[in-house]
Amino acid sequence: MPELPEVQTVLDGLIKSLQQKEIRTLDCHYDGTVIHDPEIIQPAFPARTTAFARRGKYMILTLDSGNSLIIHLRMTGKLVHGTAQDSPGKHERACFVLAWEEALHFIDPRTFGKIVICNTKNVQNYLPRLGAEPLDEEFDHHYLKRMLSGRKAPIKNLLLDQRIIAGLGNIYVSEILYRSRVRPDRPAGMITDKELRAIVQDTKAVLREAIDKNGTSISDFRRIDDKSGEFQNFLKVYQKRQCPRGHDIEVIRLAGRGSFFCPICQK
DNA sequence: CAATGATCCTGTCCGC
DNA sequence: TGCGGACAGGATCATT
Repeated sequence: MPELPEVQTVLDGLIKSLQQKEIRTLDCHYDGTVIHDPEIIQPAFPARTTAFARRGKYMILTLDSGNSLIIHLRMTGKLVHGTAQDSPGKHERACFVLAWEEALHFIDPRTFGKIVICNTKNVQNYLPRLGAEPLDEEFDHHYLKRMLSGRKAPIKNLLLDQRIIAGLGNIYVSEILYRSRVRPDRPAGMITDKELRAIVQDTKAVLREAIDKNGTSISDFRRIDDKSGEFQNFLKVYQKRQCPRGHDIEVIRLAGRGSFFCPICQK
C-alpha cells in the first residue's frame, strides 16, 4: 500500500528513469484509469517533464505541453520501467510510451489507481483538500494540537485523515503510534502535549527512515525497477504477533482497518 | 461539522 | 480440486 515513503521512492525513481525523456503517448488499457481534463492543451503529446513533485500521496509531473500529470497509486498501483514491446500484462492499466522503445507500465490489479492529465492551471481542481506535509516544518505539535483539539474520534482515524496530515496510511500510523507509546483508540482530543510532541517527532523519524529504506514492500509495492523496498524488515507492530519487547500484539478495527498495537507498551 | 459505514475492486487465504 | 466467503484498504460518498 503506497504511503508517503513509497510514493517518494517511486517519484525518485521517475526522476532518474524518466528525466526529461520524451513521452510519446499515454495509452489507457482500463476504462477509468486515465482521466482527461476538458481543458487539456492539444497536442498533449509528445511532451517532456519539466518538474516532478509530490503532495501527500499524489505525484504531480509538469509537462512542457502546458499540461500536467497527476498520478495516484492507491492500493496496488505501481509504475514499472520496461520496453514498449512488452504486451500489456493482465494488470496493466495504462502505459507511458517513450522514445527508443522504452515504456513506463502502470500496473494496478485492483484498479483503484488513477492518472489525470489536465491543463497545468487546473491541477488544484483534481487534488482534494490536503493537510500539512508531515516532513515540512509547518507540521509541528502546535499544528497537530490545533487540528485535534476537541475531537473525539480515535487518534488513529485522524492521523489517517489526509485533510489533517497528507501522506500517512495504515502501516505508518501503526508504527508511529507504537513509537510514541499511544494507543490507536485514544480519543484524539485527550492526547497530552507531551504525547503530541512525540507523535510529531516519531512521524518525521519513521517517514525519513522509510524513505531511506526505499519504502515498505508488504504486498504489491515495488520500485520503478521492480525491486522491493526494505522498510518491511524494520516494522515493529504492523502485522506482527509480538512487539520488540516480547508482548503480544492486539488487533482491533479502527476506521475500517486492522489496527496493530501493543496493549502494554502503548497507553 | 463530526463521526461512522458502505463502496469500489481483485488476489489471496481459509474452511469444507 | 474447487468453490464460497471473508479480508485487505485509500479515498469518496452517503447517512446519522
